[in-house]
Amino acid sequence: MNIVRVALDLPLPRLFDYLAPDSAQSDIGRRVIVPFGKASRTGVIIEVAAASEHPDDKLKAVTEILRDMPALPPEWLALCEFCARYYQTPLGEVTSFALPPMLRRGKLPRIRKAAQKIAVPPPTPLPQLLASQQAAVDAIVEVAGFHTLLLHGVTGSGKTEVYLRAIDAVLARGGQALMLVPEIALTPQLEGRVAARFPAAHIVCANSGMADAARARGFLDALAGRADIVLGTRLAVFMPMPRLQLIVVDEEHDASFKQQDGLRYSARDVAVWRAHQLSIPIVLGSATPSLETFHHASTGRYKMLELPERAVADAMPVVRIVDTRREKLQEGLSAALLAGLQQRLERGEQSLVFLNRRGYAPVLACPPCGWISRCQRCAANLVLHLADQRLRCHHCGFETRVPRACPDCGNVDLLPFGRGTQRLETMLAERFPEASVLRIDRDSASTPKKWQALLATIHEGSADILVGTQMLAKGHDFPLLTLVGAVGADAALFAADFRAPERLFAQLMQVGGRSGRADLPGEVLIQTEYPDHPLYRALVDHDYVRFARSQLDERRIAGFPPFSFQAMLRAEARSMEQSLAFLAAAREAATILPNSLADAVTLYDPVPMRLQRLMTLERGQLLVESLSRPALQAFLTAWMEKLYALKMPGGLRWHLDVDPLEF
DNA sequence: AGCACGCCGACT
DNA sequence: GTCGGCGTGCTC
Repeated sequence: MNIVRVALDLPLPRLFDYLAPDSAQSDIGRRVIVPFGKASRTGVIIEVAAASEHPDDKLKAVTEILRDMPALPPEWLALCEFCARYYQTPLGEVTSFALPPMLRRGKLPRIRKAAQKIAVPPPTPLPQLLASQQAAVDAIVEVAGFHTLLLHGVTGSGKTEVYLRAIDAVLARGGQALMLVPEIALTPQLEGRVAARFPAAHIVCANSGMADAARARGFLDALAGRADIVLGTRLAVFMPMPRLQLIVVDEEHDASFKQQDGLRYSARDVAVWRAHQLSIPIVLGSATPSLETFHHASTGRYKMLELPERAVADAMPVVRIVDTRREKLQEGLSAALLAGLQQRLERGEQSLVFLNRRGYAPVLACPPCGWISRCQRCAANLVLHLADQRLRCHHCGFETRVPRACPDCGNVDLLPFGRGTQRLETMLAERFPEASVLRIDRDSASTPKKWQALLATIHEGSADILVGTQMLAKGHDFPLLTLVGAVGADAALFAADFRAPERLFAQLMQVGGRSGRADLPGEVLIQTEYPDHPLYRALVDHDYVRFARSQLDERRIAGFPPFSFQAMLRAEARSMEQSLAFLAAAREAATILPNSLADAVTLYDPVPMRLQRLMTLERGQLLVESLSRPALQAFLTAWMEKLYALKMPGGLRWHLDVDPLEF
């Protein structure tokens, strides 16, 4: 009696057995349609067995085994099984997530018309490599088997050229290469460059912005081995690639490699596991590696490859600290920064003022009575957007018109407090009436089309002063930009999140690296009330390593990652009491586990999350920590079983986040 | 997650 | 006397 064991997209940590008389071992990895309850579902066959542990009379027969595409290979299933285990997620949810939506639903894309042969352009001469680049390429190419290499190179040091040479070597050997980048916005740009470099190669993109059919076709091309190079965002780490020989993770420190909902995986970490599974090299590239990665490189577990100098500009930008303690600022800008802007204006060069806060002001207030603009659904302030006269919650999207008068006392003199990009834009436009001021944030670049238009404006040089958020920090070259001013950075210095300094350093390094990439020298001005802070001093010296070491020392003393391993249990419910009560019960449930499991972990007290209420739900969290990753894993596996069995009040939802980034 | 069953309150 | 609230339990 043939039985197939099927992974279904359900929040249940087990497989479901079905009768399948015509099944064979070769059906492992095939999609299958099965009756489930009174509905029909599509799943993936994980095992084919002779018998089931489930009572035979309760078994239903499969509706259909889909044999219209190649079965998903064992390595792909093993990758999903690893994610299911490591992130404590049911296997069916993982396989479902890892498949493109169309294939997940049991459908196939229409056959594409034969790809028209593009005339191969004459090869352009390759750029001359710096010695450090050549050394990095050699080191990657000569790796046999699994090895993680950290390519540490400042902005403009030519990391991409190193990736391309390494990929070239892989293609020459008949292998496939996988390259992950943080953001969708960066893939078209990169695709152009890769396509120009490898005109004969079949390149496939994978990101969540693609049309269903295109994404499914790309998946099938990769699975069949037709694709030579796969480029994509974090979800591309799940692309099946039978001849995969190299993985590249660009900007590996970027937080967007960690998914923040559903399957909370880190594409970078999964990629490292995958490279290990396949015994192939993986390159992690960054100017500011995550401290986890840097730590591994320092201990010799990863191989460090350094690109110390810029390949495309003569010198690094000069970074200067502007001490604002003694100065009366004009709308938040120092005399030094204003003078710098004036000077660039006179020279016909571009400037950028970086402020990582959009809107006009973070809050609107009524000083006489104490009213402030608060979101009804979240524990957060409504941000004033003067441009369209709205108050907006940046967490849940709630918005209203700006009130004419205070809703509590009727006072008409409401005051904006604090500063956002809109306010800076307004101020700069008044202060430099002859200049063209351009604001770039999620409000002004809300669609890809608008974003492209803004980029075009910047490139043709008709914008003099850019005001923008972190959107500007990533990936784009601005040839005319010679001055970057960072405003309001101090807020991140003393944030409660222990990763805040790491993020701030990376962000300032990245945004500073936008300046002076052509033959014009760049300058970075950082306004701060803490001019002697080691983070800023390290930026002045362009000394990532010193910063990273000091941060690692602090983490070691505090027992934070990478010196410990964490998981976060989060709960949300109508009331905070319910959320915390669930977490307390979860903590209690851990005490009935064997001491061998529980002794190796620390469970902290349940506490409200920092953004306590979101969309009217009250949220709490419980941190679990261990000095050993295997011990944490073993504990979580046993604990999750208890958690599934806990009784929950209606409306309560919970999830576990392994290796959480946000606190 | 869905979807059933099931036992208590306010409506035609 | 029924409609429907969501607590509990099950899905191969």
